[in-house]
Amino acid sequence: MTTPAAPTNDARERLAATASDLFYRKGIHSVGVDRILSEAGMSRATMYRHFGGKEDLVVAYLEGEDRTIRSQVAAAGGAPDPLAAAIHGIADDVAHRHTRGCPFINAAAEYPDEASPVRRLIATHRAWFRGVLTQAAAGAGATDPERVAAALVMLRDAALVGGYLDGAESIREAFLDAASAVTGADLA
Amino acid sequence: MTTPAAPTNDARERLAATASDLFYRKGIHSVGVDRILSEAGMSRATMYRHFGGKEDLVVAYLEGEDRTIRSQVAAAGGAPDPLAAAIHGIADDVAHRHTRGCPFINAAAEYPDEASPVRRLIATHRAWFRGVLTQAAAGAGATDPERVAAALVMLRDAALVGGYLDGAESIREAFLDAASAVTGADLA
DNA sequence: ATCGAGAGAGAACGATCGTTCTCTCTGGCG
DNA sequence: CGCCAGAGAGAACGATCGTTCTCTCTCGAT
Repeated sequence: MTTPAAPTNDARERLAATASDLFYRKGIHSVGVDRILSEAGMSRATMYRHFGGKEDLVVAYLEGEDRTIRSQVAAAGGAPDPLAAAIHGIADDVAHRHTRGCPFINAAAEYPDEASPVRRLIATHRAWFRGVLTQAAAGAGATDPERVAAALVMLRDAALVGGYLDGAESIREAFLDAASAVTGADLA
Repeated sequence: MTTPAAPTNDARERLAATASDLFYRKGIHSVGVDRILSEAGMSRATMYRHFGGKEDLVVAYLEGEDRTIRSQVAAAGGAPDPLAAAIHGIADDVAHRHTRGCPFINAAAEYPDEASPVRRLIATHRAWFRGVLTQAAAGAGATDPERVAAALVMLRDAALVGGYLDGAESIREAFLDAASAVTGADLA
């Protein structure tokens, strides 16, 4: 077979990576396609060959975040105490990776229409995440797993927002404190 | 003295009210000045006579939110149990008023530069709010008021985000649960 | 060797962005 | 009465938005 004219997959991935980085760092409506293209070093037509438009780029950005988190959760699922692993994973994520807040929460702030593809994707992601935490809490022997999961979803949202607006270092302790209280576990 | 040619205060307030409503409901970068003006029923020059530009309108929007919350807090300060009053006030706010999330958190998602006037205003507001909660916790006899306040700030952020993205009714119980656990109080 | 499909570059599109300019009208004051 | 400072309306500005079009070049196939 050999690649026909050019693999293009390289261009697509580079485009998605550049767009994702800009969307997260600068916000979605704030960055124009011109900037994405110049930063990715490619031309307009190339982008419109791979994506239907800017919104598809936004969806790809959030799908990428979703994929990353799912793989992290899958990795944590193998730990001896999945719930504790998830909580420490969130704390590390806030401190090192998501220092500009939660990509989904930030995107939702810019997309008020809950019927839009972006908001649907966010809703799906959140429902999945809540489900995973419910299972983990049940596995840890919680008497009311859904209640624990609901509290942890709240605390994760708060940790990401607080880490962004108040500083990651000031939120870590409060987050781990509250998470211990909710799960009954002792989290260093 | 009597008003010179026209009070104009009416125009200014109507403009600020219209802009605030649109910014909150639709997001900031999504609404153009044309829409604000047409919805407020006035002309461009009138706006630029009262505000230096769109960003001043954004600042006025957040200042208005700040003022509203401060007066609500002042009112709650007179209650027999200020801390409990604040918590119930937050729960009601999420359920009835701020169903599109927290204006400050949403605005911060669109303003990555922490040196910008918008972000400075947000930081000031959050610092003030944290201080008020610390005082309230101390007044309620908490052994570690700052820790209680930090937890409540987190829970308020989470309640507003969760109320927006997951529905106000599904977040109320979790919020009151967690708040009781943190404060040690029994919040119906 | 010739062709055609696919990928890329860049000019150009209309629409809208935030902002400025020009003009008219009103109302208090000499 | 004449006047002018202030408020408002609306046309127009350049810049940028997201999108489409046209052209070139490179490939594999015939």
